[in-house]
Amino acid sequence: MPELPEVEILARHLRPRLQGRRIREVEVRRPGSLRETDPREFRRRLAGARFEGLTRRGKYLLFEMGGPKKAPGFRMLGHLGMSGRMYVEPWSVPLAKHAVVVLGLGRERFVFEDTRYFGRMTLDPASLDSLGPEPLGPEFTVDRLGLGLGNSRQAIKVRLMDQGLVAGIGNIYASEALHRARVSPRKMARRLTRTETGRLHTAIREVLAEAIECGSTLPLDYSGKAGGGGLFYFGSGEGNYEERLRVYDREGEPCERCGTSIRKIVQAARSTFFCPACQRA
DNA sequence: CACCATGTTCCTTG
DNA sequence: CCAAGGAACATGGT
Repeated sequence: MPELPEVEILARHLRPRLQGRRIREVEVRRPGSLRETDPREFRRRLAGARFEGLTRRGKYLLFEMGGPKKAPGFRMLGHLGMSGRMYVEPWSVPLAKHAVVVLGLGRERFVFEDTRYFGRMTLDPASLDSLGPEPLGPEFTVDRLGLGLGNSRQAIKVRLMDQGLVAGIGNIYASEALHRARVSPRKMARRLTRTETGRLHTAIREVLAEAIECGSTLPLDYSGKAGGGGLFYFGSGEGNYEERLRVYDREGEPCERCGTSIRKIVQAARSTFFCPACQRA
């Protein structure tokens, strides 16, 4: 479930579980899931390294690694793609079919599982360079957003998913933010008024912040049900995830604000959901 | 069988 | 130069 809020929640859960732990084994089960990094190089650098910190940038996870002995530290990037998951589990659990990278941590292991193989791990931080500001950070101001929309003729919904404008918004939260801001997804980016840009700026922050808050206060499948304490999975499963979304995947359902039927359209080959009454063109 | 899916990147076309 | 569209990556659910 990877847009900014889901990645943030994952980072918060993994952080204490990885903090200070040393990597004893490195298994790359699918080399194609390492981008710009040769599997041998990946294994060489990670073996013996220690997890020292974990942060998030856009939809990327940034692992701060300490080298073994006096080797210099380095950063490792993770991206979940469409279907990636990361978790720490005991060795006794059967390994997931699509486990792509497995890092031995002693009595437990870190698993990067990715059924659709769109996710990546890499030691090359280059992909961070093209990211725009963090939507919840101080650099993301109304002016900055206005500047980013600038002279673009792209539909605002499509523009919002450009990670260079602001980092971390994907297909779901683009629709959600626009609905909250009462801006039509089809409106040309440059046509947004100052007022609309202001509302959108606020809506983006609220939608993302609420999603993080919602997710982080709910149990995230910290499952002891298999009788083996400590099995940790990241995933919705509870169903609460969709329930808080106002328009996404709600075609035909009444808009919570005005009762009008939610519409679905396709933009840049992705589904967009909106209320044709609240969000007039 | 067809179609759909939370993402990114590359390529072609206009 | 930009924008738009499509394909690719690969699997699984409905």
